[in-house]
Amino acid sequence: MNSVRAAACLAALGKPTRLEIFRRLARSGPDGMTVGGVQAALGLPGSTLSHHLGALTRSGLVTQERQGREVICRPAFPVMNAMLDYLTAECCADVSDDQGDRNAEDRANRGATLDVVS
Amino acid sequence: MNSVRAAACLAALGKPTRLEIFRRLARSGPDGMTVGGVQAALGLPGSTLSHHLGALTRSGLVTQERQGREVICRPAFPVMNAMLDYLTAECCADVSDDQGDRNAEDRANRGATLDVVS
DNA sequence: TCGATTTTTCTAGAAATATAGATATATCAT
DNA sequence: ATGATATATCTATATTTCTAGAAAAATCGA
Repeated sequence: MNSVRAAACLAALGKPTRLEIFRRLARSGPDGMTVGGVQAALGLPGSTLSHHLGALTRSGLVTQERQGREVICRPAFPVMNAMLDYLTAECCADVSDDQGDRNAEDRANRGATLDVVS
Repeated sequence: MNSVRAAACLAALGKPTRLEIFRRLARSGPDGMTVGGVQAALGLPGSTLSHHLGALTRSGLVTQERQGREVICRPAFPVMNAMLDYLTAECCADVSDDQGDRNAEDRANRGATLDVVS
């Protein structure tokens, strides 16, 4: 993860509609949801939803897999986790001093939690 | 924190230029930096920088305090922390099941770490 | 093959955003 | 007061983004 990729992920989540879409996918767990399932849950026009899912997928935060005529969308927890790690490491404390990595424990804990889930 | 405010913070960080600005401020620690200091560090035109700092300030992620003719910019760690907590709680795991809040420990740990810093 | 279902692509208009030069404002030092 | 410094606002342009209807493409069942 670098600042450009992190910014791309942040931008992908930076609209209420897309944040809600990702939230739904996260709640759906590793099985994911079909595009139609998201559409039924949020009531968006198909073309609008496809546009937003495309943005999330291009950022890497969502993966899509075709199954027959449906498309399964899944949250990419490792990418989300990498973005949160980047923010925690680079944007959450004065990391220019010599007092050691005070975020290491946080990262390890969250990573472990997410690994179980994803 | 709610999804609309979280999306506003995410959008504020969702451009490489602004993420770099915030990263600089975070590294500056609680003392913050002047606008001119950020400008010297990143080499942006004044009007462009002012525009981006305004976006960060409106999102709540940065606070500004006038001191003489300079303006001190500081990262608002509690807001950043609230945004990370929101993402961890709402977008990082299947929170629809009954297995309890598996993210509580993460949130508590990161919060404690950041409280020391901010 | 034909019709239904699912999703994407095409298209267009509106709205928001990024960039940056020029100008204005506020403050300080002399 | 005057000039210098720091920052914000004004203005304009270019670009991106959002929204959604219409059409197309892919797949399935009969």
